[in-house]
Amino acid sequence: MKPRKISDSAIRRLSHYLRFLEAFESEGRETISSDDLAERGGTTSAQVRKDLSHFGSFGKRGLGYSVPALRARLAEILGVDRRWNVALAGAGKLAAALHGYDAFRRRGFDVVAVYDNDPRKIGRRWGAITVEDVRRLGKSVREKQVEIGIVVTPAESAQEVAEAMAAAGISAILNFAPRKLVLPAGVTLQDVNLVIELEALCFALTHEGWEVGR
Amino acid sequence: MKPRKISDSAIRRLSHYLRFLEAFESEGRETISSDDLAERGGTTSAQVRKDLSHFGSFGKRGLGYSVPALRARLAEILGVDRRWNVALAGAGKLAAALHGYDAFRRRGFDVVAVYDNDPRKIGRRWGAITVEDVRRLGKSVREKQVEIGIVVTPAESAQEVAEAMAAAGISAILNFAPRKLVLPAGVTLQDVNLVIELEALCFALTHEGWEVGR
DNA sequence: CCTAGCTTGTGAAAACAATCACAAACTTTC
DNA sequence: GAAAGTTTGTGATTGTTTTCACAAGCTAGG
Repeated sequence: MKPRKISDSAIRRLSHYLRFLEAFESEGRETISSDDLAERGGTTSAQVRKDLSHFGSFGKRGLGYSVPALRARLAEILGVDRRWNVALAGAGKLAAALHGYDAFRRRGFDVVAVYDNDPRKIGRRWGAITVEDVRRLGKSVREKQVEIGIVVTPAESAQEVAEAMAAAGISAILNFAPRKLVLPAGVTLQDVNLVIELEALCFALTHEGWEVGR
Repeated sequence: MKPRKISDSAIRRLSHYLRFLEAFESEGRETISSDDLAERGGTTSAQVRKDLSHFGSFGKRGLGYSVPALRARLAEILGVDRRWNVALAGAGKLAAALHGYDAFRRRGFDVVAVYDNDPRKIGRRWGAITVEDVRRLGKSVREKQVEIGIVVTPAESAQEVAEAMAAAGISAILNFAPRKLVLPAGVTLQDVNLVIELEALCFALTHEGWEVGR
């Protein structure tokens, strides 16, 4: 459990493993080998074992891993053995989709606030929450103890609103706006750029002969 | 222009460069150095030049790159110098958000069809298009010459609907369902898993001491 | 036309990530 | 309880991506 370093892709694989383990657990399976886990996730057993070895040894040689134990440990490692308060900045269609996205709630992510700058949207009820004026963001984030921010504003407002989030003490931001955000060190940023995803597909369509690595 | 191989991350960087170049072009800038491009994109100038070198040499030593020429060439390389027909499988909130997502249209992606299996949704108008029965997918895809499919169904239906898309001749699929899709060789798949994005953020929040590599 | 100043394109080196391969440790079978 | 069969955990190896560093090529200014 020594190295304090891990690749982004390894973390994403852990996330996958957790999902598979939950499925196996609900099927009542007791143990699982790295091989089985790998097959489900499209990797190799060595990869699975390397990924897990970053955090300790959880398996039994000759037997494999205890499904419930590894599931619990992985949830703990990923930090999803608790619930998280999430705020959406931007009350557009994408925000509405994320607000209603059941997979978030099931995984422990509760949308507790939505902000916008459009007077026609402010005050609207979204289920149990009310769309708030983005100028109240700082105060509201502190009141509601928001820990994760999701930026779903147009590109123009993204930087400003992300800064407000960071200033309010949010240190993890998921950004859907197609813009490079510059944030203070200590704030973790993940970008989801849907246009880039489509363009990567186009590249593959356009360059049939090319091999696109990993 | 020899090597027929490129990494996924390089393609994504090209996509970024294209966005920056468009911004620079609309500012009326004539030329740009790899250094300036890199700064905007958070990489290094060497990386920019390596990425571009996969496809030829477009710069002038001592001067840099012509902004309009490189923009045009990059659009061509990525395959976005034309428009693409896109279909959505699943008529939920996420689909609605993507259907209304202006950045797609601006970048040349036209949503020309939406499919669902819910009789209450089938027949509804979504702007200029009508939600169709997913059983008509094969026929409709061919009629409308759909080239890219986006899967926004619940996890249970994702595999089935993706197979139908592949069978109808679609060879590029963007999958939002949290499920590993198995598709025939020749079909390019990109996954967007929003839960994994949030979990990666949680990991960072939970493991402050850890360095998460790239 | 020559020199000074940039900036590209690219081999070579370094860093990083995935895979291999095998000893060690456990289970099962007889 | 010994032998055969599994499966882990990990050092060593291989492969890939990023960074370095510099010659070559261009511009500009006298």
